[in-house]
Amino acid sequence: MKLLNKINNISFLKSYKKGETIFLSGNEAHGFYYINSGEVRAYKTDSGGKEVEVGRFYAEDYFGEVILFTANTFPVSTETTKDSKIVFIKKTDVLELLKKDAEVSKFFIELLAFKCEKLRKRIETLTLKTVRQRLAQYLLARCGGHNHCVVHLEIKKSQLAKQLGTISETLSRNLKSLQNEEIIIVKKNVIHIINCIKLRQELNSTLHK
Amino acid sequence: MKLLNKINNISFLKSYKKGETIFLSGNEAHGFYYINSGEVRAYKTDSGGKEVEVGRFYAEDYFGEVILFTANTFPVSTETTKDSKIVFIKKTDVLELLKKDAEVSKFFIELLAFKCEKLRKRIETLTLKTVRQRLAQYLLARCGGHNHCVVHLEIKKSQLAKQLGTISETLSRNLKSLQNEEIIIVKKNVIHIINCIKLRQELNSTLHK
DNA sequence: ATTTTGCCTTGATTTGAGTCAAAATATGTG
DNA sequence: CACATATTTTGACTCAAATCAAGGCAAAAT
Repeated sequence: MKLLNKINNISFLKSYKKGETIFLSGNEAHGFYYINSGEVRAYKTDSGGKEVEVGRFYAEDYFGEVILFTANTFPVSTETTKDSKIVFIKKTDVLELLKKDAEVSKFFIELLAFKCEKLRKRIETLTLKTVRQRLAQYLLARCGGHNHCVVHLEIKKSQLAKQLGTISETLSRNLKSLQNEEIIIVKKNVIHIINCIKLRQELNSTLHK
Repeated sequence: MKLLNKINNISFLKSYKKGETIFLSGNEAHGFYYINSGEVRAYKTDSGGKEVEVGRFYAEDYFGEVILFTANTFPVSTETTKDSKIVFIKKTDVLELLKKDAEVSKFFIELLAFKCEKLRKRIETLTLKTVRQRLAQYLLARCGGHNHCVVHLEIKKSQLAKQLGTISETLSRNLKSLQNEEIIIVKKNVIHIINCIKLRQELNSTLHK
């Protein structure tokens, strides 16, 4: 979703290096963010030190907007996974604008509804699929469904593992078994999908929880 | 969240028996719902027949409101898990009201933000915890954290299993092991928590994914 | 050219949890 | 009450995936 023009006037652009923390869970929330370019991951760390990836955001995505209307502190932590240019939008300014302008209200309603959908889909992904299926889903989403297509992994495999809610060892094994079954061919960071039909069948297989 | 008065005029009350389907995934969405009394579960069925519980709603909850602003069909299915009185609110009427009334906009923004938070929490629950931990979380949320407290299960254990994202056998075994470790005592549908501290430690244990 | 570092893969092992089947218990109905 | 039906528990088994521990490999640094 493009950055709303009316918000443009009350926003500040900042550049981040890859791996920089934008905010931590529990930090006071003075505003929210919009990604011009780059990539951001949202995660939460438990007291045992383990972390869950809650979501991932790309160019033209907003994040942190929920805090405008609910809590005053961020419920998750975020960090860049690439060099990024990110817009900060101050909370008080937006709330001011909201009161006056119906168009801004409409914008936020759509934004929040869209986010709900995104979260709901993530719940489905996380609960309905094995790692193998989540991987299949990830690959299919990126090859458009054509046979003999090529997927370039733009991120490290360990990062991909986190996105899929698993660890790198398990991802590695799953990539290998798909290769052994002649469904894909893995060459470093490039994955050739040579049997798209079979890969799609994986998604519908009942052989899982 | 209470039913907004302004919406009251454009809504219709209907009674449902326990176990009735309200709508199915893919059904055209002409409106959304508010629960006066009872309980509703939202779930999705995959092509293999397996289902995931996406959420559960209680008195004073809204559900299906996301479709006002995104898709025209419901992304999930819903059914009552108790006898329920549910209000239906027609989509076109609300959209009409939204244009005219800033207060209604504000209401929906808060509603959607609240739903985002709910969904995010569910993602955390589903990914960060083992069944044992999810069960511990469920029990702790209901005992308020006091020692020697009692939790009355208002629902069937098989229903609880679904809420926790597992099956009744696994729930049964987990209840038993917590009992063997003298953390809880299970008497039919009543669970006595006799070691609240230990139960809380379960949530922070690193001995899991 | 060699060492270091980061990332990925492989192997062995363990474990949590789902499946299937059967038994036990609870609930409801005439 | 006795029968029938639902629900829960238990046991044996299987499996996906996490953990632990080595190795391998390639790019960067020395």
